[in-house]
Amino acid sequence: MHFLNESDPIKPRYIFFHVSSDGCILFRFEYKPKKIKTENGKKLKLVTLPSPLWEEERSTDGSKWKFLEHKGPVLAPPYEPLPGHVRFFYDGKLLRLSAPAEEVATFFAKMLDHEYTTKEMFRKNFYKDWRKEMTSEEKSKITDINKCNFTEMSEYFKAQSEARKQMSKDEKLKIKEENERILQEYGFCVMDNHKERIGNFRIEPPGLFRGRGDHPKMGMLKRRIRPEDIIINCSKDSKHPKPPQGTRWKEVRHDNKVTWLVSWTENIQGSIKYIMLNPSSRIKGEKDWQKYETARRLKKCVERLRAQYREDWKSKEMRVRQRAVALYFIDKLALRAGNEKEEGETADTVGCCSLRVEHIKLYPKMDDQEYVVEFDFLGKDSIRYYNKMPVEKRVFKNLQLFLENKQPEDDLFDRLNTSILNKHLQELMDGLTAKVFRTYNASITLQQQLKELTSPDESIPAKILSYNRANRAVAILCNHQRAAPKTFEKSMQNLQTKIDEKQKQLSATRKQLKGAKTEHKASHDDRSKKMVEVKRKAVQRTEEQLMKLQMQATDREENKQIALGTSKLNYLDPRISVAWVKKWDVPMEKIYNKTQREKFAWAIDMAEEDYEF
DNA sequence: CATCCGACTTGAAGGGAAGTTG
DNA sequence: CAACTTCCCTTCAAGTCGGATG
Repeated sequence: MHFLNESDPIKPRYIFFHVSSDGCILFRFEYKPKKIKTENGKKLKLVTLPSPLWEEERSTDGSKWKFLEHKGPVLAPPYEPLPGHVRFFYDGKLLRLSAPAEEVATFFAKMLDHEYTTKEMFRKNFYKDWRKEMTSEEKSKITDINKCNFTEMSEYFKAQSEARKQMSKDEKLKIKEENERILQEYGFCVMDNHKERIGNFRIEPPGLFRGRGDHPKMGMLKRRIRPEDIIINCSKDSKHPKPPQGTRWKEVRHDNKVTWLVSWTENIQGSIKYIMLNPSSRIKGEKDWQKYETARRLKKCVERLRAQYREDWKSKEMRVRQRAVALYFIDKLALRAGNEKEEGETADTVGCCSLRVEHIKLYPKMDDQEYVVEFDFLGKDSIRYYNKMPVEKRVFKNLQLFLENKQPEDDLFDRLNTSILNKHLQELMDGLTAKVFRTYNASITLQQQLKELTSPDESIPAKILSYNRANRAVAILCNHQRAAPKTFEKSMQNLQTKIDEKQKQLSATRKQLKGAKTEHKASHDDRSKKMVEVKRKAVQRTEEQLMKLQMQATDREENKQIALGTSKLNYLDPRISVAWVKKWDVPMEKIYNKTQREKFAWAIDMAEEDYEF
């Protein structure tokens, strides 16, 4: 969706208008071409100007919008008491629960099949919060969670979900239509001159908190959010959303320095939750673009910074050495910054600055390598990071120094935290923080890998495999793991069966081709000649199908425990992919699905096949 | 400074819609 | 067309980072 204008015949400038889904021009990019595409198809060389010009003016005072109107959040549906025939037993005896106690009990019952409910911590936290909802009578009767029998409730919910699956087409359609209606009513807002999709317009329903990993608060009751808990943010001159009959919002404010529409404070960690816009919105897209521009600026000076931190390994000051080694890890291994966390409030996970002595092991010699560092720790979401890396002697010696006289639970970088590190980075480059390295290294790796892996004459499926492999290299760098799908082995087997069948089919078709050729040699008539052609085509088609299947199998096998989504969505400059797709005539839908195309609309508009990150 | 808080990005998982197959 | 598989989207937890506070 862009127009190409030649505004000045002598010094041409190419102007791209990005048009939003509601038909408005959102912003404008200007390109100053170095080389112009010639008649014989020579490449058009374009260079982006340092700062793109926005069609709509952006203020400099930090305000994010001028006008904001929305319908407010969709609240969680009220609790519906269980039908009378669904019973709860305590110590083998029937016990009728009060509605509040029953509601919390159903949260537990719904999770009965999940491993969570067997964990001591989960049960303990749940039980403690559940008691708070009980009447005094219930409290005196129910004294041991192990004597509670939730099975009838659990069975009831399973039956309910089964019934939902068995619904008729009509009923399903009705629900779909109702959801669509709610989406149309609450799922959009007007920000400045645009109708924008809202990301999450539903308030999180009450339930039991499920932390990741070994979370000290797992099982606690996440309470129901009432209108009185909710802060609305919109512009003064907009139609304010109405709270439900007989209720009121906690507050209606008009703060255009922030992008959120609705917020409330959650009761588990006391943190604030927000309703914000969808990634396809102008405000998110602009920010995303900015992020990649910062990473590209890092590209220009990264060698300088690397030389700098290598120099700092020799510093007289301990804090400088620690900072330099940490930065080396962040750069080389794409580690996260690693903020401090409040002990006992969350799972025990670390990032670079919060690494502890117990998380690394030093091996002066390992197999045929020298100075090997072994990392083993739980990172974000309690995902294990395990890696062995040979480092330079100087880094190794520094690490030995940092470890001196320390206990396993002591900080590796005791003179460093993310605030110090980021302040230092800010001085080295405007806008530079630890996470920019992750973005930069991810994107540059994709670009390099695509260059390396794509061969010009391979088929489209082979190109897609190459793309996924490049993507995979990034996911591995960023340690984006997933649990192998439960049905992995089976689905692999199924695919193998298909391949075997295709193989058989191929040899059969080849035999037929041979037969047709023989026949043609004997008869030399048109009919048999045609037959040879038909069979030849059939062989070719089958070969292609077989190859496609084999590519799929390889891709799936290599992807068993790797998650590509996160890097694709958050770390890879989409313009690299767009350029690649355009260069090799790969259909965009093979790389980006609908949602992704919406999110990256700006990049699809902007990037040509020679885009360089 | 250290700590807390607020805003925003990044993350894996679950569930359901859509596509495929027997 | 039911059953199964795949893929997408939503959900909500868990990070990062900057600024206020004392």
